[in-house]
Amino acid sequence: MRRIRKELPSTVIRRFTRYMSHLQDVRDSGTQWVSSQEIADALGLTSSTVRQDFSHLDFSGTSRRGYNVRLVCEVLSRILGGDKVWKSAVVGAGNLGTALVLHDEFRGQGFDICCIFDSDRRKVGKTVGSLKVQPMDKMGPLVSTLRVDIGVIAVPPAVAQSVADLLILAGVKGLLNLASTHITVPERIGIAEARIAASLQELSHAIMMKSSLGS
Amino acid sequence: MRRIRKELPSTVIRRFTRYMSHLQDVRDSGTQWVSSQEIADALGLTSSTVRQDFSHLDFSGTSRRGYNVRLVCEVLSRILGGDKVWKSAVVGAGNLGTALVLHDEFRGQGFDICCIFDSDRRKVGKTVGSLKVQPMDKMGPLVSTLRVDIGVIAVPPAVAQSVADLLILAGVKGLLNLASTHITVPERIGIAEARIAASLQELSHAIMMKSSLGS
DNA sequence: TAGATTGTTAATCGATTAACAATC
DNA sequence: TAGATTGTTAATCGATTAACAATC
Repeated sequence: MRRIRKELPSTVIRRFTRYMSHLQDVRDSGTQWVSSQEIADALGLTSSTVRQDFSHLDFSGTSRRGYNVRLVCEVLSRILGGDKVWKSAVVGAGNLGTALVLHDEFRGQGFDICCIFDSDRRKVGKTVGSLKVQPMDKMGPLVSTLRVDIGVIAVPPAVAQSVADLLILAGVKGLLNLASTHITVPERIGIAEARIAASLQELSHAIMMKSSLGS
Repeated sequence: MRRIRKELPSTVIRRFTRYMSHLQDVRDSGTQWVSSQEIADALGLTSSTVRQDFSHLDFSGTSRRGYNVRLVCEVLSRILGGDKVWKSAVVGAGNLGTALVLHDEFRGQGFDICCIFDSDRRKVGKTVGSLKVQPMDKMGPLVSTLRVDIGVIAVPPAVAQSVADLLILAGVKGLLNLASTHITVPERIGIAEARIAASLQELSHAIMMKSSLGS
């Protein structure tokens, strides 16, 4: 159980998630060795970037053969917390929050969603998968007593920051922000974002550029 | 209607989406002027970055007052395609695909989701919002005849690339990839990604780092 | 062995920040 | 006017790519 020596750039971490997803597929297809060039081709990178990224990790490749797929998967998984189970709470029982709770993939990846909250009286008490939607005033106490690690913010932008503050107060270690607004957190709290609306806007811009530059 | 002169770095475009979301809030709060420093503070950036980013845009600020909020919103909105309506098709009627169709926010932002497809016989014919789930073999024809602009990929990783290929063949101009796998597209096709599972892994890593570095 | 591929250093490229003259 | 803030240039910082000796 080796400790990570230095903080890794977030660009590298982001690629780690992509390597992992790809290499799990490669592994499941029965392939045992893969070269940096093959990985690069599959993911639209250069082999240099792949080797540079892997140099941050705790293993070596083999000349003329490349990397042991199974080994890389293990190391990447560990660095991305694949061996941990994070208790998670979803705040906001709208379409997105509900979808997350119902989505099994996350549980399989070590995210144990154990409660969901909403401020809307009409939603409180409803069943989502195996959970009952809880009222907001239960959030602080429940998150504290269950020792929830991760808060998932799936509420309207206007209340995202205050929900974040309450979750942090209740003791979560990190937040996943799905709201389209920026959330400020203390240094000690982890944060990641996944904003579909923003991605759609980026796409919209990309399409306009392509068609205006188009041959 | 001014044309954009040069391709903008994707880092800048990504921040544009954040400026826009923030400045819309500021505008709706009734504030008329905002300085680069205020924007930077709200979004965790430096004022230098904000001014540098805005220098790519088609307007000027005013000494001693800053930027006209309403004007910046308009310019940003246009550059992100806010004045366009994109016909969109969702592929995959699982939790996530269904949530997208039901989510009104996207329609309000100019994304007109006009059809949803799934390969699962049991899901075909079901109603999602105002749409009926269509079988996969209708996808090509429907996307073509409706002249769908954007394909949203909300299918399992294993079939994501082949769905992408079919959508491109049917004439979409861009793809939003929600699957955890990499998708390769021709140069002329726009692509954006929003991968919640990857964000969760990044968060997981961040939390581990914070706690191991912890005071 | 010959040749392919790693690991790593150095070079390049791009993005962020600092600094400051211009301006209102 | 004095002073705050922009717009832009130059400096710094960081990330990607190229190159190549080491290695199997």
